[in-house]
Amino acid sequence: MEHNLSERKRQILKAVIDAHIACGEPVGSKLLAAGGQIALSSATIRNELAELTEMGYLLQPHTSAGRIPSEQGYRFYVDSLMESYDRTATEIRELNELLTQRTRQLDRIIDDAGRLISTLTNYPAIAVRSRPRSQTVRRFNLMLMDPYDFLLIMVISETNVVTKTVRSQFPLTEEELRAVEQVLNRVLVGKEPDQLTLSQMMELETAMGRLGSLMSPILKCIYEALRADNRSDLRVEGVDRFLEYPEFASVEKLRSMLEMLSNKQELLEIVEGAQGDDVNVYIGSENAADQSGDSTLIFKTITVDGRPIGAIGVIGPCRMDYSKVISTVEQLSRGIAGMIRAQRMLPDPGKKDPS
Amino acid sequence: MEHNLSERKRQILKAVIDAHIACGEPVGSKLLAAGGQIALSSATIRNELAELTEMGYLLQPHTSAGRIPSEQGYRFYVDSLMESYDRTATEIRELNELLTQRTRQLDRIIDDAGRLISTLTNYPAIAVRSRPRSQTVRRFNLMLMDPYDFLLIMVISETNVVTKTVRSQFPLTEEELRAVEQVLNRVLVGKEPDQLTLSQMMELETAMGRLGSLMSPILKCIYEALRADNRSDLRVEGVDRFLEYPEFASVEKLRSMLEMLSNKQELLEIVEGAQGDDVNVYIGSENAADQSGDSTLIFKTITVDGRPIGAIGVIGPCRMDYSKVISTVEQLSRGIAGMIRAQRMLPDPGKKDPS
DNA sequence: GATTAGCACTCCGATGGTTTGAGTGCTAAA
DNA sequence: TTTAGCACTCAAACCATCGGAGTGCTAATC
Repeated sequence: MEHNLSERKRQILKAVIDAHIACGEPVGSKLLAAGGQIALSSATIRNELAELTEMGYLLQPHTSAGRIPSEQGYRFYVDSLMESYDRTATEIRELNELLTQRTRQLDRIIDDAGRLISTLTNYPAIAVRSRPRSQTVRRFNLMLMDPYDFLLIMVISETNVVTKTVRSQFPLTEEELRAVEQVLNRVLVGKEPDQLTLSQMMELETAMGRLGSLMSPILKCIYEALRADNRSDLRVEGVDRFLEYPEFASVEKLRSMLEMLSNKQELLEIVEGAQGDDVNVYIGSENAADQSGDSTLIFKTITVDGRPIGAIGVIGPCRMDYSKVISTVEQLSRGIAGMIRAQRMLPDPGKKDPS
Repeated sequence: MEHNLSERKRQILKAVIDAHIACGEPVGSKLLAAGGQIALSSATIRNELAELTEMGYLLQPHTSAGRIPSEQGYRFYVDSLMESYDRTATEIRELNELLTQRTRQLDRIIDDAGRLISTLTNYPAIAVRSRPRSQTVRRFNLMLMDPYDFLLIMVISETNVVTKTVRSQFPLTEEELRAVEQVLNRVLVGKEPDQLTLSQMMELETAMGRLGSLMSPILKCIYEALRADNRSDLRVEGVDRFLEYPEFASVEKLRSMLEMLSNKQELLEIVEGAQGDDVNVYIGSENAADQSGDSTLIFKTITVDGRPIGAIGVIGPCRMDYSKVISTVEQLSRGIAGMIRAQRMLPDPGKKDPS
């Protein structure tokens, strides 16, 4: 970080950014002088502004306009200038209410969190549910429903159990099912789909004799349980909030925002690629998903027991209420993680689709 | 429907609407005369246009502009004038490819269908997953994981099995678990949450003696499995496609579209309220979700074995390529239903969230 | 030397008048 | 009944003007 900024420059820079964040307009020397924050004449402030512009912290849309923060300016603000956000009593209450209200719908909690954070911050929000990368079945359990159908229950982790219905072409007895169950538990427990070769599969099938034909649908189910559904999932909430910010009040800007948000793949890569337990802040062109460089992306991974289970965040103009958003994202993701941990509930990474 | 339209008027009306759908501009008499479709001079056409305007089928944005179809005009077009859409060979191939490609991800098929239909029609799409209204557990099954945790498996239907993890405060034996299982199967099978009174619950709890304290978390799980997750779910795909239509090229129009799409509750009500196995077409103000009356909503319920399991549809300008959209929605929803039926796979109406 | 008042300058954006052209309605001729 | 012709209308594009906010620079002041 550049620390060759005089205290006065820092003050002025902060005042400019605060004012710009608040009103969205370029801010001029007169406004700052009148604001009371800075006990200097507009002329002096002008000189400082000129220097800050020179140094790259501020931009001038055109000669006779005020200054707006540059990306570098925002960056410096976020890293060094910003004050921590004082949540109002009402906000704290709301946050808590919303966190506790949701206990019932834990499964959807990340989706809900997206909605929630969009409401709290008034920016469009993203909510990501991460899928675990690679896993194995810890235990198989079969359950006969009727002679032709049985339930294949796969315990993947304490908190992730996938159930599928398998249909047999001939009637099955309880004993036969137990036999299959045993084979599955003996051979397939702890195996990743990649580790299983064709020859092993064929072997398995012949070893089971008459029941061999069950193997193929079962393997398909296992594959699906472990793999196919492991796509991560990104949801966007509250796009319409873009409209509240004049910087997106042109169709062109809106287009680039909407296009960015529909490019879920890229967003996912960014979010899942980000490590660390901090709030990530990508300002302007730092946000690779947005070609236009006019938006800021803020998000935080939700981590439970060291495993990332998802992420929530916010997308808005570069002129974002950073301290509020950062603190909200931070608190909410912690809140969710804590809640999940406390209740020993992990959102289920795979839905069942019995087949 | 009004049938007091001369054949010539019908032709002209159709030509106007076709042209308007194609280009989006108001269409004038000259254009129609030049188009070759109609072998009349512009003056004659003008007279007919004036009459059609008088009758309410066409509108004039201002005195010296061409005509655009009114809602009544579109309605008449959809009901009587429109030709059925001839899908090109390429489109047919794509449709089939996409339908077969997806077999693996059946669980997500409706979400995928939304994306798909948005791509095919080039309009924003909605995808609804309906949740069954009320159901009961058909069978309980408990599975001991370790002395303190067991799996509560609830078979709700052949295709809907919900699994939750329950934690006990004291160690459990296999036999105790069997006992609980028996009680559950005897008392709670076939019971809707509404039918269960507090006194019955207390009775249950005391009847189980030492294991009574398990009842409360178990009941909570049951409630969640049957109820809490029964919300329907609506997804929107491809909002950015609005930008391709000049009628939404103003920020104001975009705002009203985005606001409509974020009001998922209302959309859901409309979609779930619509009965019948036909494609539903709500033109302009017929689409109650859109205050502005500038959009058309087209959707169709996906029905498998008489049960609606979801819906897919499209939202776009009133000037919509009705024949293409209607045929696409129709085909795709049938395709999906057929696929689900064929594979005996019903998307799971409830995800598990082990607790 | 730092700060401030004053002033000329720049440039965006709003305002308003003019022009252009597409499309109309009407009338008169075919 | 259809068509050609013409005067009329009105939105949209164009353009020139003007005001004002904000600047940079200079000279005066603390």
